[in-house]
Amino acid sequence: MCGTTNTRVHSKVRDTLSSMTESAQAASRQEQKGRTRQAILAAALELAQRQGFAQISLRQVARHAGIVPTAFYRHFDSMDELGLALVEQSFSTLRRMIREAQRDPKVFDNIIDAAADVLVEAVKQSKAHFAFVARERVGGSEAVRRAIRHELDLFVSELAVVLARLPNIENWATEDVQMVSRLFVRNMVSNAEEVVEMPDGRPDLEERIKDGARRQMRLIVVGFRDWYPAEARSSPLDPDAR
Amino acid sequence: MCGTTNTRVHSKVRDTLSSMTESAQAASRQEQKGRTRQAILAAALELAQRQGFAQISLRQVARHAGIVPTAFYRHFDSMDELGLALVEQSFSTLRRMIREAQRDPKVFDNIIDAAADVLVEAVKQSKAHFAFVARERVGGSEAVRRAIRHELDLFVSELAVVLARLPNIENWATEDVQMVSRLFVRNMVSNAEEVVEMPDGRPDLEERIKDGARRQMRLIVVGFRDWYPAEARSSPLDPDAR
DNA sequence: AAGTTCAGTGAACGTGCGTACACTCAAAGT
DNA sequence: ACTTTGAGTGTACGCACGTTCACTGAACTT
Repeated sequence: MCGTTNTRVHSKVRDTLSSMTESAQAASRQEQKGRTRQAILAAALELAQRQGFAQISLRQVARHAGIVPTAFYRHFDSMDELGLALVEQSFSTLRRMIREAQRDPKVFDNIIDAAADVLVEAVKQSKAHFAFVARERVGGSEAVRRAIRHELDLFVSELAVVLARLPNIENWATEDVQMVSRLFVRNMVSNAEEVVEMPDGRPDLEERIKDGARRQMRLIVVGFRDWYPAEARSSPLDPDAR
Repeated sequence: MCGTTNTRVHSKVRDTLSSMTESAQAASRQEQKGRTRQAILAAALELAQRQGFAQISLRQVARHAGIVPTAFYRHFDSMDELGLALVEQSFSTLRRMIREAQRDPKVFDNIIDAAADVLVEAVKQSKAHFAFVARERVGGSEAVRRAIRHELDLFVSELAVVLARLPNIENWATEDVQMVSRLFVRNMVSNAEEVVEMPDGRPDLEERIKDGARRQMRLIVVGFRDWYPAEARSSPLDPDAR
């Protein structure tokens, strides 16, 4: 009665992903499993963008990923676990970008513009992940919220280390560096929110947001410079603060 | 078969609210209706604090308000309308507080500390409303999100008017005042988020947050002062900036 | 005193949900 | 060649949901 041909029926995300790997057909078991897992993650991410992760259902995700609801459990124990996986994925993307940017010598010349560039570029490239983090940071389930908060705290500390290495900052009090870092990250989150909420076909606004982010970072830095009035005049932090 | 004694059965919020008005029993029809409406709003607000407004159901709200699901429709056409009513309520509270604070002569001496005081006091007094706004600003339904965004924009403009009247700011460019105002409001939202996410029995953290808010506002102001370097030295904005 | 209004009731409906269960059938292991 | 494994299937369940409908009875209007 049942017993359909199984593998590769109607599917949205899964087919797309499969066709991306040109030499596709050699589907070793775990490769295929990984692919379906990615399909689930992608489906959840896309659906979450419209309605928020907390209000999408397991069945919706499964439908969008091209699998039957019960198959979901082969990959995640619950929607909460899916959410945590998405948090992890989002931050690993973000961290990779920061690490790459760190190699760029431009950072030493002009942190602010570099940071603004990285921010806008990163958000543009993986908008969905940023949207996810921005939204679920306050709107998600307890577990997801906690995970994001933790990751953001880690990120603040990492950025503080980077900042502390810059000339003219190395003699700041650690807690002040930490505070600047926290403000930068907060600023990043705010601007990510703005990009996310941005009407779809208006890339002109992007430049405005980027400019705003730059000005705000400069503001933070100028404010802080006043706390270290003596030597911090020609810091790389504000090469041309108007 | 049915025909129970109606009015005043088991109820959570409704009984509480009723007993608040000492001379209660004279329940004129519209008074009673208003009371139930408030009960619904209060129930929704409380439930939204735990799980987020978007994931609570009409039936949950009705249950918590002590009415039957269908009675809900006597007051709101849908959950979305309830959400909009909550937005309105939240901002009217906020606006009242700002208006009161504006009469306080302290504002002229020291805006920053005054603002920090108002912020913390306001958040403490109506935590639930702030929590609602902070959460639903990004996590809510399309309609609710838009409404909050609009109210916040209005609020930024209002605050800008207040700021523009202060000595030494009156000659700033309007758009700069607007930007300071926007940063202040953004700061307010961020701190509200923090208070909201604060573990319940830790009022000691409150003071830390308040202090952080103060420092951040000072930062904004000090940064801006550098853009108007000539005369703005002893502005009320930063009477004692360390 | 008789009639109208309407906030709140309770039963009933269709729908989508999470999850349990027994299943298939190709890849992986022997 | 054979078993074993396990990703994906299809059915079936109980439950909470939003919404409909005809209703009751106290507060009001006349």
